[in-house]
Amino acid sequence: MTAKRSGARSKRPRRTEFQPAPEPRGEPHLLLERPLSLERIVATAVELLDARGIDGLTMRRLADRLGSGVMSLYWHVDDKDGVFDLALDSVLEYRGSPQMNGAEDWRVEIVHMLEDWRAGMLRHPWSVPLLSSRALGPNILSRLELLGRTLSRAGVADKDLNVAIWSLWNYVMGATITRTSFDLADSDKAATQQHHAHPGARYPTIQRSRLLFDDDWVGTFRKGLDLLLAGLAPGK
Amino acid sequence: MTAKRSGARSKRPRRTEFQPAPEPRGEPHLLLERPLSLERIVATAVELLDARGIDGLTMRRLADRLGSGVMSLYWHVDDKDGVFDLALDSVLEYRGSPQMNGAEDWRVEIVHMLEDWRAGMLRHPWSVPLLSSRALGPNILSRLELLGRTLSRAGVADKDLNVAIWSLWNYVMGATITRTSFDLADSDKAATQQHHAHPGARYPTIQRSRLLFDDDWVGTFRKGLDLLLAGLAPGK
DNA sequence: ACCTGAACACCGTTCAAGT
DNA sequence: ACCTGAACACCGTTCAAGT
Repeated sequence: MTAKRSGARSKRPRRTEFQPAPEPRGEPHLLLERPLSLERIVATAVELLDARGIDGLTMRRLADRLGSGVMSLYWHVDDKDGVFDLALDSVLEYRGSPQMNGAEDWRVEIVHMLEDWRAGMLRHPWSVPLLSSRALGPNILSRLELLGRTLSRAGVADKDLNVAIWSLWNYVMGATITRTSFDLADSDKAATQQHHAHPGARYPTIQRSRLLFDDDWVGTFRKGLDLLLAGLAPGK
Repeated sequence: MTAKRSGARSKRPRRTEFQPAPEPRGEPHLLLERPLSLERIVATAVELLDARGIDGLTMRRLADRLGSGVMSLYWHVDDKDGVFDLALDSVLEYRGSPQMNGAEDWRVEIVHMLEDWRAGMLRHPWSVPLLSSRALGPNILSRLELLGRTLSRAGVADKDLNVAIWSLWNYVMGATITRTSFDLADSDKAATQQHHAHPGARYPTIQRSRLLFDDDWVGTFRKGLDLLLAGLAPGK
């Protein structure tokens, strides 16, 4: 409802599709020069998002950085929403060890994939809220595909496959969400702890366990993941 | 970075704190009449968000619905961000069976809490992206507290408590995210399936398992949850 | 095929002021 | 203590036009 999809083909043939896009001219990846292109736009959008967050991305600002007029962008792109979709997907590409070594423990393989997925999102924290309000781009689908394939090869029965995929996926998404909302909240996390610390403590259990101060993100992440993997394990 | 927190006390004593707020005049809950109040503002913001999504909430639109000038809002509220924070937290309150029956199976208790949590978010889908970009309000903290207390009472050792809480929490958050992004994506989900269906199918595993068409959300949710709970179980 | 500026209908928020 | 309008510095996008 909120997110306008770019699905509805518009009259003009905008180069909005997720595709390799023909290598332009001579120099391969010099993003800094003149002619506007989908790649330059997307790359610059990512820069802007990294630098100033979701609200920092503005069509005018984007055009400025690119040295073009605002309206030029609209030839390459449908929408501001289109820019978001493209930027999001571009940042979520999986450049994994190509197939790992095959023979390796599937558990290692999966943990690696999921940690990379999590790390990718954390590198661009704006991706997390975007992810929860837009459709899945091709890079996300690829990751799901790879996850499914690996689980399947590891012996998970077809009838259990969806639960397995979603459980792991959901866990990673949730862990990442939790992590990012903590990053933004560091200051009033402290406030919460102090404010309600003494007498009528409102959150005694949480305070006792120092839940909000448990900084061992990767450790906690791994432990929960192991729990899940243990449940999913086919052989043992 | 994106979210300005309302933490920094401003000069004027805005009634922005999360508090019961003194019952105003005679009629208790008739939200429709004249005088502006934090409660009316928040309730109307929620209406607006439900009706028109995140981008639909506008200070001017909000003021319109309330029959006041835009700037009047700013006496009660710091910011537009403040409105978001308040609306979010207000929608996440836990009205659970008050303590359940105590004697009951802790598993039932926890599943109930988590399903309620998930349902609450799904009732107001805009809450999900907001949740991933703002700090935790008191109602969220209360839910974490309750979850922790229940697990603790069920026999989870203190040293395992944080992992237990976060695993469950993350799982629920992730499941909800996944669910909402599918709701928005129904159309091009179909497109994906068809578009790449035949020859060079890009996502064979996903297609074989019909992952994107697995509509049994509650079933899948429960199964993954059971997996986790099995891993966390103290006694058995 | 690609880019542009002017114009429109919106935004959030400051400020100085009213009661 | 509560509410207001005018004004400012922005937005995204349509349109008609240029090359």
